[in-house]
Amino acid sequence: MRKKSELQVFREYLQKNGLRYTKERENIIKEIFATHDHFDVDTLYLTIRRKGIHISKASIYRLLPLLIDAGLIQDVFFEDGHMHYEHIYGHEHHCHLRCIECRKIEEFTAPRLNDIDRELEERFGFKILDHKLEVKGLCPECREKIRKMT
Amino acid sequence: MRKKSELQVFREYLQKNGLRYTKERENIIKEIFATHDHFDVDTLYLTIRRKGIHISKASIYRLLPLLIDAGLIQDVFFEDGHMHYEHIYGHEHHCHLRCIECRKIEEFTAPRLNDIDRELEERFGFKILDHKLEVKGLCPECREKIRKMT
DNA sequence: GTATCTGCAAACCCTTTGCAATAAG
DNA sequence: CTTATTGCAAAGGGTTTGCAGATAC
Repeated sequence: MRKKSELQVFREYLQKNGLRYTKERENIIKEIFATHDHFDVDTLYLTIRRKGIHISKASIYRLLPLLIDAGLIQDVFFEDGHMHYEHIYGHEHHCHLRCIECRKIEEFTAPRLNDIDRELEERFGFKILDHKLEVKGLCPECREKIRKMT
Repeated sequence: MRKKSELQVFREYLQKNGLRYTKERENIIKEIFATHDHFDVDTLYLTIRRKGIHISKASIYRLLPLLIDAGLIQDVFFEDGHMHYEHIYGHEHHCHLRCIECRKIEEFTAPRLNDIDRELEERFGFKILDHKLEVKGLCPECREKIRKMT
């Protein structure tokens, strides 16, 4: 059976909440899902604008909470003074490995985290809803670059 | 052998970098290490002020990067529009389990993460420098509260 | 003495919001 | 028709910065 498109999912979300489907929202969502990359509001805004599509930043800022609530995107980390997001609908849950030098990001899955979640539920009595593992380091290239410098 | 105090560590850090030890910096650091709790700039500022000590927020903002660089504190998460920190000097590396309802925080250690780090080094060729696991969920009390409501 | 540090206030930047016009359902 | 959504511009709130005076070394 074919997976629902993100736009379909979003339409259903809107309907269920008495909200409306607009050209602006469609354009923003299409752009978010057009690339695999993470994004931030400013680059998303500029990318859309450069295509000649008129959009205001306010509309993006107003849309993001809806997309998060609908389970289509999530925020990944706060850096350089602003939040960074990624679309998650249709993706396997994954974690991020980031190079602190060149900022390259590798994604990986860590099944072990589920074991940790279960242990935490047992130990603290929490109901675990989400986990986020963020690993930082030096990628092979930057590692080499730094090795040569010293 | 006795562990160096955080102030000693900081003095050495300053010396090594041609920076100066001031009453203001001392007061801020003492307050940071006075409690086990996490902190944010605003509450730290108010706490110090309430003790009758005159400090400006600018001095706190200027000090934090030094403390991070010296390995005395780290930022833990961005929430409610601002960063939250904790002192790490003299503490075992730990992760955070947070209740999304009441915001309570439990700390835990996860030795398994070191295995993940090793796997990542092998798989991606990165030099791993740090990892941060943040788990969110409902604490026993909030879980119960919500169960009763529905 | 010289360079760093301080407080203050202004500047900055990301994000949110009030408003009047527009558009979805 | 009614209510949600839009763009704009202004406001908000955390953080940074320029500056002149104070202070560590």
